[in-house]
Amino acid sequence: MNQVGQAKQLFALVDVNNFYVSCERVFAPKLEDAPMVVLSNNDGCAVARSAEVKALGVKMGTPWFQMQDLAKQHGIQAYSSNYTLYGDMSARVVEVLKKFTPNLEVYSIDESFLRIETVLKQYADPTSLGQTIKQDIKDTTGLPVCVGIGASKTLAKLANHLAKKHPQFAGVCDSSAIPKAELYQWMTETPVAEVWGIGRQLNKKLKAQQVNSVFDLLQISPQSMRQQFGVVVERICYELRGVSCLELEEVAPAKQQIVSSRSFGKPVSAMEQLAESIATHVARGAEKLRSQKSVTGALTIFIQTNPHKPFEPQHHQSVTMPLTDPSDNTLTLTGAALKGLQQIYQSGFKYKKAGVMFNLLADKPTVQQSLFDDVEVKGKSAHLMKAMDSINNRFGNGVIRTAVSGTKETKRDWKMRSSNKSPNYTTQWDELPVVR
DNA sequence: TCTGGGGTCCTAGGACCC
DNA sequence: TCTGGGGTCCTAGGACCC
Repeated sequence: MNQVGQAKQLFALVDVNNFYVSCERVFAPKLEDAPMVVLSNNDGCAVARSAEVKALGVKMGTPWFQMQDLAKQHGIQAYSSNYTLYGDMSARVVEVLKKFTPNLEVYSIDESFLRIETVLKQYADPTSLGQTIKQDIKDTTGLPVCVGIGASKTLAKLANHLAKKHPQFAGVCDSSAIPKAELYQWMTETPVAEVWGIGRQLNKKLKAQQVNSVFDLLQISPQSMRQQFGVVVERICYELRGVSCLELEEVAPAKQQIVSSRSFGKPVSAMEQLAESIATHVARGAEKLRSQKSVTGALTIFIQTNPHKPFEPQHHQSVTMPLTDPSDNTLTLTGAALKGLQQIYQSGFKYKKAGVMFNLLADKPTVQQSLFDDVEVKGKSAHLMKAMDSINNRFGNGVIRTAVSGTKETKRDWKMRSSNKSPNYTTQWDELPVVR
């Protein structure tokens, strides 16, 4: 029940339908209604499917080579992905949404959460606001969206799913306006795996306990879910009950890591080729570092064999090297990365993937030294010192002398310290909704 | 050296998301 | 033959300190 005089939080989730496919269609209208997919790097697998292809039962991530027969049979067209285009279209959608409310969280390239209770007075009801947003985006960008509305982010997500799946909602579903009995009916018909945050593993474990539908999960006490699965699932339970636990993140938090990695078209065994690939990823990563003005504290490189070939010898290995502000020195980074590669590389394996990861620092180091400078270690970060020791051991005396200076902590460290690790939700909301 | 509880730091790994 | 890339959060457990 809404409390009198106090507007309850209301979230809307605006999500573009089949985003990459819809972007391609905006610029090639003849593709409208054509069965089509957009493919990942190397044209490996389908990362977006049109409604027609989904109807054929093709799952997200299906390898293109596995759907050749189906493609011929139904005339499925495949497009290589064009992320520059998608990024541009995404920005246009966000611009439209900002006209409606400044309280907006850009959640992903094709999804945004909005807080709408503050702007409702100009509309007959939340649903008509949703319809207005939907039409505006269509008129401005050509993209089709669905809007889900609810008292929590999780309910807005669920409503969005209903809006996408069931035509009678006409693309906009307000879960807070559906009569209880009817909402429970929808929840009974919707598998629990559709709930935001319930992935494959949790789905399996819940099924084992006869929790099959969203409604089943709604009926379980959040406390018992916390005991079994931790705070994440507990939050989900509360959210389903309309108790908002996840706030809008209007300011995107600073990144904690930067990754650059790619699968190889063909497996790679030679050290020289891996080195070339690693060098490329270092350059890409360094470019990202500079463009977002981040400072890295450590560099991890990794190489992996093909996990889809379990009968071939497997080798997954990574090595992490602490660094001191080498953000603008790609040569230094590359040198360190290649030395690391020498340590983890083993001949005789068919490598399928290689990449580089940078851990970012929350603060600029107080002293900036190059990787090879011989300076006294006076930082307090034990893990960096430990990693440095192991590097020195492996590379022999004085080959790499890493400087660790000033006070440094990763963004993650800082977040852990400053956030409430284990929030306590009071039990006042534990009462079950009245059923039937 | 033994006893020991509580707190913090760190890492690895699992699970999830789009 | 051919199977994406880039992220986040949480937990358990060991090391270490007082």
